[in-house]
Amino acid sequence: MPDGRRQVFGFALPGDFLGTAPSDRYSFSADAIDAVTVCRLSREAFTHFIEQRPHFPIRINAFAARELMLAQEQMLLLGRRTAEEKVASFLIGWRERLVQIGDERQTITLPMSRQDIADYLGLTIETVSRTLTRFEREKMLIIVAGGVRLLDASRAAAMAAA
Amino acid sequence: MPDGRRQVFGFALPGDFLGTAPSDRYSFSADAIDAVTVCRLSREAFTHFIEQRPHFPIRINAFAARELMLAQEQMLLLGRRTAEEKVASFLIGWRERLVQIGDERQTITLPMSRQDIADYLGLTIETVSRTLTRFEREKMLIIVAGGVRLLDASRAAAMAAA
DNA sequence: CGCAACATTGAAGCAGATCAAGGCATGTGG
DNA sequence: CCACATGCCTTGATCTGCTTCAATGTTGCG
Repeated sequence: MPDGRRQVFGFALPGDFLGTAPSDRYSFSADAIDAVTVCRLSREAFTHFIEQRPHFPIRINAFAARELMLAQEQMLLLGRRTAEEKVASFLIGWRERLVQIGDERQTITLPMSRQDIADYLGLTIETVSRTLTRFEREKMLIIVAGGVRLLDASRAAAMAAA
Repeated sequence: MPDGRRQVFGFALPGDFLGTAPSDRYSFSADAIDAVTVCRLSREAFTHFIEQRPHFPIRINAFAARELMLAQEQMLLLGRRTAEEKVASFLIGWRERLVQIGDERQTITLPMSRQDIADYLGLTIETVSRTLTRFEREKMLIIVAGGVRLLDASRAAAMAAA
């Protein structure tokens, strides 16, 4: 937003598909927080690509439905959850995605900054930091360089589900 | 949510398409707030319907992209806007949709309850009520039975855009 | 009328924001 | 290799916008 307020919609991992803004008057951008390799596709090329494959439409539809479902979960998160629930949700969700791409390490790596996390959760950087520190005090996790290590994953999951 | 917290994702108007939950473990429902006529379609029938029409995929894709864009705007609203901005945004957005379906009356009808509006904006019913009352005190609008009448639409639009 | 559902209003409380200092790495030039 | 800057992150104190709690008002309907 003009005044600096920002909403982060998501964090992409290898293999993810990022759709761009379909309208002109819509400001939406992607920033790299790490080294990135991308495969870029113009809208026309994408449309053409779809037309070539008769079986694709259903998969596209399923994909879109999934995206929309995630978006709705995020709306619930932003609108109705506490800071504690937001941070726990984020950690659990992010860990799940890391596992899906094959990162099974105990430590959850957090390559994004606290500011990025805050803007993703609709919080301030201070609240994110304080919440993580509290989780650490309560022995739910340990904050390490570049990430956190979950000690009590079930408690975190319970917070996230709530 | 189990504890009664609720997130309203949107208000449908005549002609709108409502996609349902693609997954099982996902609770999402639609409530009628008024007399309703629906055309219901099973997922299989829908898939079949798409397959019959070679030109549909592109339109589906465009539709999904639009939905996703709206969802992202809503995330920005929920995560980063004040109560005042939320209510103003809602009024302006709702009016725009009413106009699109041909309702050009000066009074913006609000068939949904304050609770519904609150759950849509991530606020409490009291905050919605107070904000509307304040708007009325500030001569931005008049609260009437079943809706509001905008007196200073440009001011409302400015708040919504912010 | 009298009840029930919804809306408004007021007072008090609190979760999270804001303001303000430090810490703690990493880098850089002398 | 040290002085110093820079970019996060953490921590503390204070503030405030929204929530919560508690009445009260309003509307519609059997």
